[in-house]
This record gives sequence, structure tokens and C-alpha cells, in this order.
Amino acid sequence: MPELPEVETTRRGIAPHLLGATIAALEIRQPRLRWPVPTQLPETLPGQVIRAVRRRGKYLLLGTDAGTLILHLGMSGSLRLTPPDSPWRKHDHFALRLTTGLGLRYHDPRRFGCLLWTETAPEQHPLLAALGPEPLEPAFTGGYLHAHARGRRMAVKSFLMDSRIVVGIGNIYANEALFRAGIAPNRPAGRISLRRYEHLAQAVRTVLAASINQGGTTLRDFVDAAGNPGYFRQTLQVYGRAGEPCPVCGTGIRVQRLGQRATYWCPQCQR
DNA sequence: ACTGGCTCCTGAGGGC
DNA sequence: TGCCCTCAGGAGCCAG
Repeated sequence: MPELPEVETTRRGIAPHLLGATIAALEIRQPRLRWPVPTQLPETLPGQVIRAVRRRGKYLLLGTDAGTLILHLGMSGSLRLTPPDSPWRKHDHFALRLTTGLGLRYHDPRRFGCLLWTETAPEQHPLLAALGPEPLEPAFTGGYLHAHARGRRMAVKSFLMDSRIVVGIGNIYANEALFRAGIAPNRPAGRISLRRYEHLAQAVRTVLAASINQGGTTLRDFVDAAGNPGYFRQTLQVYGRAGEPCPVCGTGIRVQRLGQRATYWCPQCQR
């Protein structure tokens, strides 16, 4: 679920409360996430001061002097700030408790997320080492996409969702960016011109930034650190709109599976 | 080197 | 009401 805008919304919500705070405890209810929560963490963390709250792709990184917590929200995860002694709800799997009493509660029905720990530079962690550029930073350009797509037959939508190419773009925003760029999702990545990739890179930047401004997209589970949903869903042009008229030309929006993911597009506007 | 397919997990919704 | 099937925002891992 959470793609870059939702993770960034979460980061912005928790950062002011976590920066400079001291960890009192890590309470674990369910250590069996995508990978087991490291068993030594509850002994390692107390007393550590949170020095940084960063995001890399869809990963959240909480930096301390002893190491860095690596957090991923998977498909259905969310983080909420909670008052002291807040009751545990079903699917609350762990909580970071600060010395102020404030809690950071992780909720994830599907348990595809993770909580890991690294004592070296997090960029060198196996999960992060091969990640592509951030789509909202200058290294992400049409020229970059065009160069990396050379000779590749994979559908451009799958290419755009490959975190080794560019991070943060999941199924919703891949659909939306391709619609805005006028590119058919199943077009082979290597058969798209530089000019069209420049449009695509711009569409990616525009749609991600617009969604961040709306607090992300909530389909079912996502809430920000205060427990509020995001409001970008109403701005989605094609995702989840099979059969509805294209907002540009009125042609019916189509849906088809592509790479095991629901793919929405306008057959008239996207070529 | 690429590619597509499978997998983890719970819950919601539709058809019967 | 209940059962069974399909699908859902991710992405690592594997075989071919």
C-alpha cells in the first residue's frame, strides 16, 4: 500500500516528535513480520537518542548513535503516535516508547512490513544498497530512464515499479504517471523515446508531489501519524476507475493484469 | 543479464 | 448465514 507519498507523509508526521527523543523501550507483540524482528533490539534500544528520521524509497530510517532502525510498511502497514497506555489494537505488532511517554505504534494486518537494525551505514544494508535514485531528486531525469531502458523488453509500467531503476513508485502512482504522460503501460521500456521519457519523469514528479501535498492516498488502511487518512484518492485519474470515462477524452478506462498487478489506462490517450 | 511468476499474510467482497 | 474464490497499496527470491 504505502508508496513514496504515504511513507513521506508518515515521516513528516513522526519526525517532529521523534527527533532528539530518547527511547525508553521497544515492546514487541508479534515479531513475525516479513523478517523476524531482531531479538536483541529490546535490549539495544533503551537509552538511545533518535538523531535522524529519514526516508529512502519506501523505507523509513530512524538513526541513533548505536545504529539505525530500518522500517518498511509493506502493503498494509501504518505508524501512529499514541499517548501513554494507549490500548493495543488487533494487528498492532510493536511499539517504540519514548521517555516522554509518547508511543510509536506499528499496525500491519498483512505483516508484509519489517523492522530491522543495522550498525553500519544504512545505505550499505543489502535491502538498500541496490536502490535506484529518489524520484524527487535531481538524478531522476528522462535521460536517466531512457538510458536504463535501452534494450529492455519489460513493460514500461513494471520498469517504473522496479526499485533498482527508481524507488518509491508502486502500483497506484505507476498507473497515474503513465496516464499523465500518455504512455501505454504495456509498451516495452526500450521502445520509448527520450522525449517521452522526459514527459514521464515530469509526470512522476508531479503526481508524487501532488499526493504528498494531500497527505497520500488512502484506499483502505493507510493513516498518517495522527491517524488521519490521505486525500489524494479523489485526485486519481485512472487507478480504480475501470469503466469510468477518461477525464481527458471520455473513452472508458480499461483494466487488465500486467505483471500480476491491476493496470488501468485510457486506450485512446495512452499509446 | 533479464524476465515473469511465486510467495509471505489477513481481510473484504462477490457469487452461490 | 456460510463457504469458497479472487483480489489488495510490496518486493525479495527463484528458475528458466
